[in-house]
Amino acid sequence: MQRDVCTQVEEFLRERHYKLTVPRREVIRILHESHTPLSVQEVYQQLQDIKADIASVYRTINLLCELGVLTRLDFQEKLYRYELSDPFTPHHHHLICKKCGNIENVFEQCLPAGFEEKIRQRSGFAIESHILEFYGVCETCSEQATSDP
Amino acid sequence: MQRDVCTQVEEFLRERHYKLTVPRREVIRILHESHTPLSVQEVYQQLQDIKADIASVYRTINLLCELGVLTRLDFQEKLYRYELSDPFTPHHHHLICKKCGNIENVFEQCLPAGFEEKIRQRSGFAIESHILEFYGVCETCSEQATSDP
DNA sequence: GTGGCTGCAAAAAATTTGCATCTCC
DNA sequence: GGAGATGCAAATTTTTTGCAGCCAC
Repeated sequence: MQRDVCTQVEEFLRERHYKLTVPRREVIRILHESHTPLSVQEVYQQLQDIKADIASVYRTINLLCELGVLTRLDFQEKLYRYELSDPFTPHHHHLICKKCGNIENVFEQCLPAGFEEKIRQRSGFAIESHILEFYGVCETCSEQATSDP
Repeated sequence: MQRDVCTQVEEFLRERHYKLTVPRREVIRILHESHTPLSVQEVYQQLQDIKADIASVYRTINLLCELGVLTRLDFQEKLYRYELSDPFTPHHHHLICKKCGNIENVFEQCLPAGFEEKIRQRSGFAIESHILEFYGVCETCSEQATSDP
């Protein structure tokens, strides 16, 4: 059975001699428990009882991004969203509905084998990661569009 | 021979009864002439002699994004970048070098045929567009890394 | 001629920073 | 005990907005 992801992240930080403070643990927990990527404001709002400052949320999220623990995503809203990165969550992509804004994950489908290697051969560019997001209309919204003229 | 892209965008706006003012034309021209996506600040700085306000640059860029003329991109910097979208520029993706920040275009390589259709079948999600960006180290930077220990 | 833009200035929103205090190791 | 984090408040940066005057159509 897989070890708890929060513990993994905490060990990752401990190994690098970062202190495991309450605000940091909470930010990690909130991001881990969320099924969709969260904005800074959303993380801050979910802190509730733990009275951490928004400056600490920013500092924690920036730190985790620099360390590669978090990936920052842009879904064409007026904010950034964050989620745990590849080592701490299964590799996946997103479907973003242009109508309702809902975000779904796609785990099954990724770039075909050799795709990045072909690019390296042509450009000499050594690819380490990619971001792939799909925009469209989700099933629910397209059904509504058909019934509501 | 293909008609000038700036003219195409201008006609697109005219058809929708938007006025073709000097600031709008300039923003379109600057974005069209750039080989890489630009930030709002960069567009503003390139205006130089034409003394347009940065508020107008924001308004123009926001308008063009809403109309789908521009695509907003996030390369994990602390700003957004913009470039002309699909109908006004050939479909392509980007290689972003993590070391020097350089951005290259990839025109040749895109998602294989049927990729988006497979996702639709599994999720019911009707995909209209996608964003795909690659992060890694460009040829120049990886050569430097080998020689400089 | 006039409605939609622009420039300007001011406001709002988002993010960062300085510093005294606190707390994790 | 001490380095490093936090909270708070202030500063900075980014983006939006109100409004009078201007200009593309």
